[in-house]
Amino acid sequence: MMSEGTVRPGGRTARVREAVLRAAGDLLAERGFAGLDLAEVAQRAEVGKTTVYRRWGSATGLVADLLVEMADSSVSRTETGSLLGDLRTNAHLVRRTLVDERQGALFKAVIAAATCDARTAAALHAFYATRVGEWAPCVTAAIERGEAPVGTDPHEVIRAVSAPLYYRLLASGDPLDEASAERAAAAAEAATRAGAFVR
Amino acid sequence: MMSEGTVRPGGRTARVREAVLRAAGDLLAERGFAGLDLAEVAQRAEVGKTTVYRRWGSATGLVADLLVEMADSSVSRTETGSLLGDLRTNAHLVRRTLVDERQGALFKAVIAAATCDARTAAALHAFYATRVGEWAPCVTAAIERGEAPVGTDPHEVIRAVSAPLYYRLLASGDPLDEASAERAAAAAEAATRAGAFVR
DNA sequence: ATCATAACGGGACTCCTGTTCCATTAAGTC
DNA sequence: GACTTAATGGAACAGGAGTCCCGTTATGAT
Repeated sequence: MMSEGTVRPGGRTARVREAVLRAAGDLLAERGFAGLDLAEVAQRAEVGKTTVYRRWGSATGLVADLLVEMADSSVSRTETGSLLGDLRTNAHLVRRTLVDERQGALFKAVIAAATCDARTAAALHAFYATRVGEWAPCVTAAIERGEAPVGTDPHEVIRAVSAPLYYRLLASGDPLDEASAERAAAAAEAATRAGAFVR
Repeated sequence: MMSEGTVRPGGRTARVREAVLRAAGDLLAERGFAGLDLAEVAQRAEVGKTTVYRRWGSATGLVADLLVEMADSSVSRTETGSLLGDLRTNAHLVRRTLVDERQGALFKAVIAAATCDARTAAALHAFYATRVGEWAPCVTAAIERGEAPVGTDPHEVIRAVSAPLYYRLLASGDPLDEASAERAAAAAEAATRAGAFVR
């Protein structure tokens, strides 16, 4: 994790952070969390090994900072006008991310790192809170349109779309094909209409 | 992973395997995958360090063998007579497992290990295929009773129950309270009735 | 009971991760 | 542009993970 009181954040410090996080992301995507060697990160980032150890301390610390960076980079979101349409868009977006060679491996690695360290876990949870929060409004709108019962928890609906896809990625290993994204969206929508997510 | 052609599996070899897997499980639950030190495993199992390295080779190899052991130990399953009842039983069983101090940490660690190694991932997938397969019959029975549409994929229904719970454990960090298990079962049942899991 | 050898155990050895020390570079200030 | 010092980089160092060698133990076969 970055130290809090950085006195000289400009110029070089920022460049070093960018280069190191980029190298760390590449390496995580290529070899997974167990294969994250800080010395190699330093070499790829063309930065002194000492710098990496001093600023981030450990592999989990580096991943935690990477997650802060990932949470900051927001993606734009479109509205289709129907709950099912929005959930399908979300499901396919998540699926494409997880299927992507680099992104999918990166997510796996980051989640693995979070299971090993409390701080990294906190950063991961914050990341997902941000992402889920970005999509929640489309459920709120659906409630207002009468497509979902009053009292439905918007966050729970969004999580319900992602959950089956992550389960496949991390646990069961079943293929993350387009049909799985369609089912995830359809199931979440059906459960929502049935009131399964009413608080 | 165990070497295939074991010529003398009896007596000592079996005792060593049992002691090592037990120690590995304990250590994984206590410190997570990143903290799995094979030398310490050997010490706790009162076994030579060389033996652990020779037979399992690496941390991921050890976890893979542990997963084989976990898949072999089956849990009995009761039938309540209704789809929702069976799914609720399943959801609460999974929740209790993941919330349990030792078991929950162990599952996290095992999943982390699987993201780092193809063989370990294969063992994990086999483990879940076994577990899901054990519960699928209750969905088949529900279809025969007319509680679910013909053509519903039983495996998909069972996975849909677990998925939100694992998502909370690994990604979002939201609490795994009893309400979350209820919602998981209710959502899966509603989606099933709506035909979201028809092939 | 005897034998061949699979499997284990201890200790030495190697290599690599992570730390420490100090010289060098450049950010921020005047 | 000169100055202070935060931040970086290189090199030497220490500690531990993983390997190798070879003697010892105990399994399974006769």
